[in-house]
Amino acid sequence: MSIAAVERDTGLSKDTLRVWERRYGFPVPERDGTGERSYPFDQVERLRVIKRLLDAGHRPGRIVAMASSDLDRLTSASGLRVAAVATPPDIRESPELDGFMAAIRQHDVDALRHLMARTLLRIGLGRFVLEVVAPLNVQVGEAWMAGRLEVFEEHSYTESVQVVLRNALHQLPASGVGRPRVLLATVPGEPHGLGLLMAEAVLTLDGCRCISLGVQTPVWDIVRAAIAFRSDVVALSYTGCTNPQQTANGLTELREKLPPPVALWAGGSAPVLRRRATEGVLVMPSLQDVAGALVAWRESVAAVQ
Amino acid sequence: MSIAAVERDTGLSKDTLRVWERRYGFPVPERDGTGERSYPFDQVERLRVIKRLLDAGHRPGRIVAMASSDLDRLTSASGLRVAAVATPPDIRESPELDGFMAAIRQHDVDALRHLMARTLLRIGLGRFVLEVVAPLNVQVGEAWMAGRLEVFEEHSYTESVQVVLRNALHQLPASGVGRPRVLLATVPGEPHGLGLLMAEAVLTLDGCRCISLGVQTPVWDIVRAAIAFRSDVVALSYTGCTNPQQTANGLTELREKLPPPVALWAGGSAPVLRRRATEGVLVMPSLQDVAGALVAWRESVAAVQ
DNA sequence: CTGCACATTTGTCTAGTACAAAATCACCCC
DNA sequence: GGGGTGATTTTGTACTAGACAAATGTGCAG
Repeated sequence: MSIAAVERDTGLSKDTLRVWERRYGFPVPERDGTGERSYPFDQVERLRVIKRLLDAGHRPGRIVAMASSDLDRLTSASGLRVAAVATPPDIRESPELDGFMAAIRQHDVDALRHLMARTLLRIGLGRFVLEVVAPLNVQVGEAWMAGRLEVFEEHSYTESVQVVLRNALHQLPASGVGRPRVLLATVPGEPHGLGLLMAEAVLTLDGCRCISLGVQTPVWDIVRAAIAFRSDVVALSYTGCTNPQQTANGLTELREKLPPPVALWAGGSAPVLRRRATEGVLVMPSLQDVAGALVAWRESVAAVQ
Repeated sequence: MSIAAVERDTGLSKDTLRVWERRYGFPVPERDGTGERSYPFDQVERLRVIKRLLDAGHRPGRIVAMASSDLDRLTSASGLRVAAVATPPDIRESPELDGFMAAIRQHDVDALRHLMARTLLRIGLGRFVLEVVAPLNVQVGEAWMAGRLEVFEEHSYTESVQVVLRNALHQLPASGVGRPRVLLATVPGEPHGLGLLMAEAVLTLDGCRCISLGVQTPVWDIVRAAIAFRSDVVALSYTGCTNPQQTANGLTELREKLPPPVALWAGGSAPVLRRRATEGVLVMPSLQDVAGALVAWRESVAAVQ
């Protein structure tokens, strides 16, 4: 695999790959006929694990040069930690989730969707998102990191969740007049739209008027959209795969350019959101916090009037 | 704007940006306190136009050093050419499309979706995809390139089309047994999923059993998915924003690794598909060709049995 | 335990060079 | 004039090696 292919697949820049080789002695790609780096499959695999651990808060100096076996130990350890933070224990152990995981593993798309649709009807959209989809995402991510799930199984799962959520959303009576008017988006560099859809579900349920721009909208265009759509709130979703520095810069820039009355909410599993706070940005570690934020927003609006 | 930000926003690699500066004298970024490149907004804007012209088949040596006014002339000229190829004239001039464009420009998401839903019901899903969505995509892309449409307006449009199409797809009776079984995906580097959804609609209408992996699935995982889902056909979608070389390499690699009985179809507006043919890959310049390909596939299967 | 100064880590930038693949051009033959 | 063939130019991406700022960690005094 060429250095460009590794960059695409792992999310580690060419510069980083070369400088790691120099500093930590890993990865050590072979060279092809023209002297260019050629990465063996297993090293790319290990790089993916390292990237994931980095996203979970580890530091390169400690883990890049580690043996694979030590990495695996770390992986299961921090996997557990992540899961514990994100999921209440009574849900994490639920046999319900095992049913979903089994359908994913058996590549039975129909069964997975039917199971989801049934669960959705039984417990309602709000609880479905918070108590099933959110913990399931964590579990799927963790299983993938531990090598117990293939990439395509994760993709297929994500697609199914999107289908189910989009369908449910479509059946909600679209009240064109709800408040606040929320603009949903992710910034360039963040390709995952599932979090956006989950947020849209929770917000719409709570009476908001949601407009989504989808993924990877440039900061400047988010600002223009917020003005054009007369949005009250701009809500952004971040997963761990984003560059922490660009995340922080993007939020600061957005806050500067956005009209002051427009609130800025940032949610998702990116660790940088929790580490660094930005003035004027409301961080929501979990979708559970959305309800509270909405109450606060509505109260503050009522107080002004 | 830093060089990294420009890379993200334009899709031109840092290496390319630096080498253009030396070779063609454009872009000419300012330098910040530490001697690092800082690109003014208008140059980034012009780079975006250049990228789009490159995707349409122009060559850097001719256009990178061009004045903005000349670029604009080229843009409208080649925009017309692209539109003419993709759309029959009787549809391109249809007043219907103007209604959609007006709704997009007025930021009236509800009106756009209602108009789409109504048109969909009137002419049916198949004609809606082929005769409305496809030419509308071209028109939106062209309007954006010519500066008549904002990025966020394009994003909002794309989101609306997805909502409408996904909803229509969901209402199709999912026949779990249709043939061929088609696996839909895009390779890493191709972030646009709309083409996939349009293909899924056309294929499902024609009795196929579709499973989508969504965007940016690594080649190796597409192969494993095709085996796991026992797919008869793998269908990939490419837009102009992909790197031509990686597109060609990816297709060759996929064809090598895929079991020979599995057909490989590639569609979309990427020019490289038309320029270079790959052995064992069926290229479909337009969604109109899908029906013919399906007939051929079914005949060949019937002949073998 | 907190706050502050200092040291280390780490990603990204810089410069200039090199080269292979692709596109284009020049040429010749039919 | 059309069409293949080899030479030439174009073009993106790879390489090395060095530098530095921001983030992070450490030690120490209060």
